[in-house]
Parts: sequence; C-alpha cells; structure tokens
Amino acid sequence: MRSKDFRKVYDNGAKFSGPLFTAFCLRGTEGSGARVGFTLPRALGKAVVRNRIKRRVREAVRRRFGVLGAPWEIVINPRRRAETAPFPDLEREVEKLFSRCGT
RNA sequence: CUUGCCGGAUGGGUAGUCGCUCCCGCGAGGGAGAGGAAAGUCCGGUCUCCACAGGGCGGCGUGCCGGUUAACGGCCGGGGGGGUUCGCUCAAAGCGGGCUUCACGGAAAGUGCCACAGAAAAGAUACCGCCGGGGCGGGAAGCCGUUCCGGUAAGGGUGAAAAGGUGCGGCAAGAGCGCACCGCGCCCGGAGCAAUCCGGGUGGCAGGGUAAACCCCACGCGGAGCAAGACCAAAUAGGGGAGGAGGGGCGGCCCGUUCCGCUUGACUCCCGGGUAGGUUGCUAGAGCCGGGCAGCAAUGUUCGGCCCAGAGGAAUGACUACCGCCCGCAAGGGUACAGAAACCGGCUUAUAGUCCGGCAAGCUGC
RNA sequence: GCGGGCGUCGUUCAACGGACAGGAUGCCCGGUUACGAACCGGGAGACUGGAGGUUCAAGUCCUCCCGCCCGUA
Repeated sequence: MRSKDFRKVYDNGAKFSGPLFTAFCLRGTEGSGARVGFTLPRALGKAVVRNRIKRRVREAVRRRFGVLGAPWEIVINPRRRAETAPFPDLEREVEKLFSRCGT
C-alpha cells in the first residue's frame, strides 16, 4: 500500500523544487496524521551515501515537524548535495517547505 | 636511514543535547544496537518445501599425492615442473639452499585443427647440397658442364614446431651404424600410505603440438529457494453441505384451495479453499574469549567463562565540544574502503593512516 | 534472492582461433555549382571495457574484476 501512497502523491500533489531536494505535497484527509516519505534511487550513490542522505533529511524533518499544521502527505526526493550541505541550510530548506504548506 | 613495491595485522577515543529499533520493568527508568570485508554473489553447506522403485543414457563441475572438514573449486603438508637469486666450481655442466609461481589425469582409444612460409606439418619427405655409378658434350689430362639411376637426413633454407642432444669412431657420402655421457621406454630391487625418488640392468629409441577443440578416465552432484515454508484470517465474488415457507413449477388420486411425492428456492446455519492484512520462520550458533592436550600444520579435542543487532520500503542516527593520528610557521585542512536482511564456512575485490615481515633502489657509517 | 545477455572507430552493426579488425553513417580535404543539397574522388578515425592465463597465434577459448540491459518470485 505504501507504493500506492507514493503514486497518489506524485500524481496529485504540488511540486516544490529547492537546491537540496524536490518535494511533492498533497493535502491528506482530516484526522489522520501528517506523513513524510523519502525516495533514494541508486543514482544518488552507494548504500552508505544513500543512508547518510536519508538520515540527515529525516533529522531535519523531525526537528521542524511542528511547523506543519495540517495533515499533509509529502514525498521528498533529495539531491546529492544533501549529503555534504551544512545541516542548518538543510533545516532552513525544510522549514521553508513546511511553512509554504501551511498557507 | 629514506623512498617504492608485495604480503599480514589493525580499522580512533571520551563526553553532552535531541532522536530511532528491540528487550526487561506496572511505572520511573535501565540495557543492547553494522563489517573485516556487512560488498561482489564465484563456490560449499545448514534449514524449509517439492520430487523420488532400481538401472542406463544425458548434463554440469572438479582433476599430481596425502591430510583436514558438515561440505567445498577452500585450507595445510608433501611431490614434480617453470622462473629468479645465492653458494660449491677457474669456468661450464651439475648439485644444494632461499624466494616465487603452476587448471599439474590421459595425445602408444578415436576424431578434428595446425594460417603464411617451406621439398615435406605427421602412414614423413629428397628442393638445394653431399656421395657412387652410367650416358652425352668439352678438354692433352687433372677435371668441368649436363642428364639419368641409386645412396644419404650430417649441412643449407622455411617455420612456433622438421623424427633425441654433445663428442669420438666409422663411412663413397652419411646415418644410434658403433661407443661414452645426458635424455627416453621397459624390467628388477630398495625407500615412502601415496604422488614420487634412489640404485642396477636392458632396449638403439617407441616418436610433433593442441584436451581453457570434441573426447576418454576417475570422483562428485535430485530441484528450487526465507519473496523458502508454516499459522491466523477481513471485505467482495464464487463453491460444497444441512434445514427450508403460509412463494413458483411438475406429477400422483377423476378434478381441486384440503393430502402425498419430486423439483426450484427467498432465507437461516455450517464447512473448506483463499486475497488484502497480520503472526511466525528470526536469531544460542559448525558461536565468541582464554587455557590445556594431540598434530610439522590446516585442524581436532577438552576445561573454564561469556550472550554479542534482529529490522521488515527496512532501526543502528543528527548536531556539538575536547583529545588522538597526519599535513602546515599559523589560520586551517585531512582521518580510508564501506551499511547487516534466514544463517554459517571459504574465495575474490576495495581500503587512509599506524605497526610487523620480505624485496628493490638511493644515501651514509664501519 | 535466483538466472540470462551485452560491451569493437563519434554513432550503429560485421569479423570458421590465422595477414593491415571490415562496412554503413557522420567528420575532414578536393572536384562539380553563381552558392548550397545531392553526386564523384581521396583521407583520417579502434591497442576490440580492464587485468591475468591457454595457444606458435586470442576481438574470438578460460578465470577474475568494471559497467550496462533484460527475465523471474
């Protein structure tokens, strides 16, 4: 069912591009919690690189999760730069995305 | 001492804040949490399910000998080739040592293929040359030219490869034709479990290469894979069974609403298969650490101690500070290869620094 | 997890184990034309993905790596 959810967000969601990642956002049904998914294709690098990117992005999302008011369903496609970019920059980008969803 | 190359070992540490997965606990809280290769998936097993009388054919794999193991194409030991280096020796040959390397059964079972060159490439062969004899021509003659018949594998030339090698004798010229040494085959004796080695005798010598060409011989192998497999099990559709109206249809008695039989069947109950989903398999094991014993070793065995990730689109982290190590006067920079997916034994490949061993250069000292 | 295929001039395809790895297209030069296209003539362009091995000889056979593609549960 998870891959169906991803499909749904890709097909119907709004697209936001940034320097560190591309995100697809879709307003979820009221009552259910907000959900964020990540995609890490092999093109991003080997397993070590993919793991590191995922953990940094997830940490940034975790720290700014409160900014998100409504139960959005968001899929984030990180770029390769997300591995080496300074963490505050990554955090700022995530916050920008979440606050735009709020409006 | 400094570089470079090749093997082997190792694979940074201590705190703080905020998180993740699992376990223990009523709770507060506590505990555990990537690797030597977790990688490539090149081999072998464990474990599951499926198949299976026996035998033959076929297919795939392995290939000196012995050991080791659950098993292996791995590992250990030994043997035999090749390469390199050192020593013995005036030198060569030879012998011995070190290092290193080898898919190392069979080409006297059969088939195929060996380009070009070359006379000839596999039942050998006579192109040139060499030697003997005959004919013809020239010349006074020695002899020269030419042609025919025969001998020859020493020499030339070709080739990756041409029917043992070197030396002496021998011969018309030659030839293992004879002899010595080396090589090879066979026989005998000895050492060794064996591969094989050593010694003696004997045969003048079998006979090109290729099996990572087909093949022959010996040995081994049933097939799939944890998305294996097992259990629980919605919704919807459909299947089977039981009951079944006061509904529909057909039939029985002459007819029929009363009676009886058959059928259909709303509806009720039960059953199994099974999808989504969930649970399990799932981590105590050919396990790790230390010691003893057996063995040259791989390895085996025994005693004591320890419990060391189990997730499931997948946790093991993010950030900060300080200390290591390397580069730099400093500011500062660098700190490899790389992320478990049922589990285990190997192989292969990647790897910054640091340490150990070996080799090769260069510099320096005695 | 399992099992199958491919890698050759810039591109796309050839090459019984045997000479200088061959076309097509593209590229360059010259001709033709008033100038181009088309056409004609000539030329360059590859150590066959990498490293070893077998063989007298390897793009081809064998082993190990690298990269890419496909099938399947």
